Amino acid sequence: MAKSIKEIAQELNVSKSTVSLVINHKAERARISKELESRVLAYVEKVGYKPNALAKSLATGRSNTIGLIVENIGDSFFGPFALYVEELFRKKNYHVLYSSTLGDPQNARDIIDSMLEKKVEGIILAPTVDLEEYQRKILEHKVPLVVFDRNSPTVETHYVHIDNEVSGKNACDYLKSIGCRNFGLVTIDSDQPQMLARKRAYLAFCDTYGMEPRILQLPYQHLKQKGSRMLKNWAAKQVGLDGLFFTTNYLCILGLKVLRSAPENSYNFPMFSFDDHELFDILIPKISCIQQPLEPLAKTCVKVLLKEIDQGISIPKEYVISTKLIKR
Amino acid sequence: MAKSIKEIAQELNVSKSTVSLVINHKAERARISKELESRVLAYVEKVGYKPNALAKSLATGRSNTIGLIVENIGDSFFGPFALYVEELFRKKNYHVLYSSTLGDPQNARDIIDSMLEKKVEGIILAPTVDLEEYQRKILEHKVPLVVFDRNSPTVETHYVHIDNEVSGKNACDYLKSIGCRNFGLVTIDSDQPQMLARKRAYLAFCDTYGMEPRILQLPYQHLKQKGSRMLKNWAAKQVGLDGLFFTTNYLCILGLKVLRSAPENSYNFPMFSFDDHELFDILIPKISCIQQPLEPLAKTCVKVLLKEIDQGISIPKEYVISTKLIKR
DNA sequence: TATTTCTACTAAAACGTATTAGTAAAGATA
DNA sequence: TATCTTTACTAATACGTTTTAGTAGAAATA
Repeated sequence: MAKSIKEIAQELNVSKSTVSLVINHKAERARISKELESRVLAYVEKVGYKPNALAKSLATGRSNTIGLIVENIGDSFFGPFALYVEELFRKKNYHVLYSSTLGDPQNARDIIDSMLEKKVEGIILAPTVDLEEYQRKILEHKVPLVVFDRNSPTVETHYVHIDNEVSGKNACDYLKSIGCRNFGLVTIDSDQPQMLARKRAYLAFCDTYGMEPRILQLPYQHLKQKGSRMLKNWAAKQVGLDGLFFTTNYLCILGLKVLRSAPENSYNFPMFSFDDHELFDILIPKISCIQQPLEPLAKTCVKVLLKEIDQGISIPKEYVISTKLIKR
Repeated sequence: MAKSIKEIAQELNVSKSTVSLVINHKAERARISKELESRVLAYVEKVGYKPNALAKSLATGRSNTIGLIVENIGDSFFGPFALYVEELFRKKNYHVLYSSTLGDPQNARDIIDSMLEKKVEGIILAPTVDLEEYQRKILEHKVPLVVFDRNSPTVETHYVHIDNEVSGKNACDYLKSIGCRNFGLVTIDSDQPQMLARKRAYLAFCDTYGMEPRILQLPYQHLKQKGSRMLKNWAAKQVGLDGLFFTTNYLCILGLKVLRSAPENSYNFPMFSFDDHELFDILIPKISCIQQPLEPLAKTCVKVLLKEIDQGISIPKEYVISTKLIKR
């Protein structure tokens, strides 16, 4: 159906080389006459010829595709982040091949393998746990890599992130400032470094002010069913609890659903979220939060990756984006 | 860096063909001896050889990639939808190349062109307006196409959607049942068929019950700034307004922000959304809505597309997924 | 006029795979 | 022993591009 460069050449009675050179704006350099150049151009336009990108990539070694690996494209952090990334790359004529790991390392490994096989020119990755080996693999393949949101401390990569520890401290200080004296932490049962950092901040706060730590770790798998029950039971047992710090927005949402919609509505204390959400400012009461600025985050990832692609792989660096505490 | 089949062959002192046949499980058919087969397999495993997917696709004509074109991957309808799609295709060993049109036909056309150039094996598309020609182009290239959410009536494609007119009628009936006698419609100023159908349902309802139609159309571009102002001004002018029917969830959210957070809080009537949102059930008052079942929607799209890919392009059909009215 | 330089192209090789037709050697048949 | 089959492979071609080295003819130089 789609014509090849060979057919175009035959129909014009010229060589494939000529057509290829003209199409790629190398006519001048190759001393193709203006006359022939415009004849080729006109014909190509007329029949709507488009080169086969696979063949082109194979020949040039450039796929014009980058891989974006997130935890869950459907969630309110990674989804909008992905949109920014896509838009930024579109401007540079790159396409984005995305995939969600859902937190499963095996998914992540499969995704990475097939992205490497498809010869992506770079990868932006929010790693799962146990992914050190595969991050090294990416680097061994000389594919530029930028890691964001969380990293794996034992492998050196460019790393774009927020300062979780400082942000977590700010969150605790804020809760204290509005009167909470016995607030707990609800987090996820994984060893993702950013979650650990948020927990560390909370523990440090407890230590400083002599507050008794109350921590609940919920399972990422089947969070909705299992997590709801666990949270309900846990909360019922806490005496004197006067606030909750959730380490992600989806945990906070779960908390709101489980605790606020309880008929007695007995949990009338402040709930604070790490990560904003588009409806947090119209809930009653409104939800204060740590806001990760998505656009700067995305911009930095893209900028760093493009630089690696254009100028070759460089020594890994860290890029820290500062967060905002939104008081509501 | 990455080894090619040629190098593998040389190192094993066999031909490229042998290696290729073994790798693709055609050893038996090609009468390669068991002994040699396992020797090749072992070596391939040992050096971690992975075929170059671009070359493979070029040779076979199969890219194992499908294109997903949505309006906005960051929003709460398309994001989770995309996750389902991705998961379903992953199981069948396909990868998803996604892109957001942001409602701009020129974006959509560029995206379609480059997906065709990359030889995707099928496309799932939520079309923008003015995209008829390009949908025909996809079909002319013999690439299977499934359109969802909205379609372009003048081009025949497989079309997966909900019944917007019936759903719209149900929404109006519901508002009537809870006592609204003068509710308005807030929609978007585009000619997307699904939006028009929702509006038609509202107008028909007005006609049936002699209710005076009050319709506000907001611009998709710069919705947040412009739309907020327009909505505020419009609402202020409506006397006796006792309810609002928003034709999308992001419009409803805008409505909630603009009207509910008004200090006077003078707009204390029911607001109804077309499309659910994860926080609608913890707002006070809760938001009732028409719920589009994402998973069946995604499953149907994927199933239909896979069938087209496997069994060849067939006569276009419509697939109607029924909605649920969620009363809260 | 013999040599060099330009002009305007093209032939050929390469990218890494899949596939089909072919082939040499061994075994079976008559 | 001459022919046919079977076994176990391989050579060659194709997929659709890019790119570099090459070339024939015209123009310029000496």
